[in-house]
Amino acid sequence: MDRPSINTLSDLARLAGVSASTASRALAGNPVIARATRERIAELARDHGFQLNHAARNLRLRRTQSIAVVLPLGHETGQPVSDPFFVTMLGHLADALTERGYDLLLSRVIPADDKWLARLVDSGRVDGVIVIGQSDQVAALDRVAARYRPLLVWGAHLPGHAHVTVGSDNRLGGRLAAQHLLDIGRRRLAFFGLPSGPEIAQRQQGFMDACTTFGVADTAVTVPVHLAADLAHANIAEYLDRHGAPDGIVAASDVVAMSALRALAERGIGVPGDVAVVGYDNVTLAAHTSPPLTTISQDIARGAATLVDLLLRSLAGETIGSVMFEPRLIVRGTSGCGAAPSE
Amino acid sequence: MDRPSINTLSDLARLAGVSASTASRALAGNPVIARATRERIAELARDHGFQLNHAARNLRLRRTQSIAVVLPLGHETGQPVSDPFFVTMLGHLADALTERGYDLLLSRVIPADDKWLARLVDSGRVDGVIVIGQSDQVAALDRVAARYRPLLVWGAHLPGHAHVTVGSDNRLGGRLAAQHLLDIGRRRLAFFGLPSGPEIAQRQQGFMDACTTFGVADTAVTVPVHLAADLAHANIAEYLDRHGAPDGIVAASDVVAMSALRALAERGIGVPGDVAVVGYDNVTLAAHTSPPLTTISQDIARGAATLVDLLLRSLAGETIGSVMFEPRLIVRGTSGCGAAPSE
DNA sequence: TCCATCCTCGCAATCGAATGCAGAACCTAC
DNA sequence: GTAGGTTCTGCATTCGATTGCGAGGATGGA
Repeated sequence: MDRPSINTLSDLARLAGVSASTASRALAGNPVIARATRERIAELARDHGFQLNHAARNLRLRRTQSIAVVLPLGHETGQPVSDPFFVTMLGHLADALTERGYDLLLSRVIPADDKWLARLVDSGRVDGVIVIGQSDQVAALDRVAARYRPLLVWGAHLPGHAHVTVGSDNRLGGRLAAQHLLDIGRRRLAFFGLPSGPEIAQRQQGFMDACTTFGVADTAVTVPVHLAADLAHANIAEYLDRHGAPDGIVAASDVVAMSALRALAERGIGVPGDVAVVGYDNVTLAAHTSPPLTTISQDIARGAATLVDLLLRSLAGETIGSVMFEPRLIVRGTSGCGAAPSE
Repeated sequence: MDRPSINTLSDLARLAGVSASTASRALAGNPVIARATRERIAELARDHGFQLNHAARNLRLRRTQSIAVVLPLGHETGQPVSDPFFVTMLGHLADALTERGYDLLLSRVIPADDKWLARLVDSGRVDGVIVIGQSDQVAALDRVAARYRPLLVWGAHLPGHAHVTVGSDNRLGGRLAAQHLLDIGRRRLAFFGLPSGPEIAQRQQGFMDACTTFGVADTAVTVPVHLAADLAHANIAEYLDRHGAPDGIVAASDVVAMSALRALAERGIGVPGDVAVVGYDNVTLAAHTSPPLTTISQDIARGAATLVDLLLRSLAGETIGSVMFEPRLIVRGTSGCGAAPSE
């Protein structure tokens, strides 16, 4: 029965005994077409599994109906960053975009040259772009944002910069983390992370803020630690061997925190007894380290929803502004409250 | 100087003083156009940042030049699976596809209904589909594979099934893991994982194979453990409390293994002293647990490259077959060789 | 000077869907 | 019976790039 394969709108129209234009309008639900005709055509389409050709439709409507999501899965010295944070964010973005009828074009970028974003934007393959993480590309982002509105960035809000961001208050997050360690009696704090991007830089700022307020800024140190697990571990191991352990560690991310946990364990340093550790992101795995990781939580689901919402509103012509969420401290085993430094 | 904005091929052609067809052929490198003309037009295009309209081009060429990658980021009881394995795979796929000039359309699927794949395939939005993980959708995969060739699946090879797969020999992997535990003197082994999909089922098979060969099948147990970290931890905790600990654990994935490590630590059970643990996947983080996780490694980079290669060859008309890699045992701390069960 | 030949290039149709405008069909009212 | 309205459809064009076929120009040889 399915003999004549229906691939184009005209096929469908012929089958229904109407013209292509009528079929088009019928499928679009245009009320100018008699209801009966509309329903008949819709049914035919369903029966024959007919779907409009997206390329043709988008060409005519001068749009692509897809959004690029750029992940800085950069080759940090050749190693792909595989932070679980990204999958989670990606999953939520995919959901939100699909729900709104958009396709998600995934793009991995190695920000070696600085025109990557302009190229993507000008390619015309997408209606808008979401960048996850600023990395060290703030300049490139600003340059493009100045002339291209449908661009949204997950990351730190930077006053005076052109690109619109959604993210949590990283400085507050850093402060919360340090404050917590101070609250449980730690005094010699260290921040582990490489402030190559503004997010980490702000977390580090917040960390220092708290230390200063508390009057322990002179004993607080910031240690440059890469964000990829293996490099992080090496950096941390070297630091511990050279300078000994602090009694409280704020890590730039949960992955860094986990590397720290391992480096500490290898050296027989007790957590949280000798050193308390606070991570950042509240990745799913964070609750499942031993001891479970105290961390700063960002609401990723809400972040993804907001990114998509703002982007589509921008696409609709609205003028949009940055949004910042409040991070939340989640206390778990690595900063067990009762525990005091063994020293 | 950039006054006349060049958006279409005809704009460019007008600027160059040739016709659109010549411009098209020039950009395509068609040798029928004089080399000088070709170069002049290419330069103009570069100077004005001109890029072809993909929708129009793809419409004309009857293709989409994009590949869908489907992730079973299923709502396992509402929780997004955030296994780091996925990001890594995704990253490599993105690289490989981009390199071949294809876009990567990311699609998250909650396989509640069973027509999801057919819908995607028939939508005409993509030239081919890569599915990562079979989950419990083998039937749906087979049904579509029977009529749609450019479909590739990362997962277990199932003799007699229609869909083409790329993956590692899960049965061998499971056997390697169990064998290793037996080699270091463990006898009461447990497999932690839920064989809802064929991959896990085969790993479990291999596990049992080894136990049988070694004559310890009667003391070996298989414990149904979910794959999401939090559920896994709950399942494992319950099992340990009910039945006590085995002296060797083969986990269905590294995430499960990490949950096991935590559950064991919480109960004061020593690793590898009391229990040796082997994971699966060799996720980046696996090397950074404490103790570092012994695991079965799958070469994800090679897997991704193979998936893309086979898919494009299938697209080119070649008949392709499944490919299976050999997994490799990576011995780390959780099965420290010297350690014997305390018992 | 004229014609054959080789290069280059342009005309026009095509891919599939959307839409402004005009025309067909049908009905009511005078 | 015809004018005036409604309501529904179809024609033809458009989006931007590709390509078969044929035309135009330059060049060389006679």
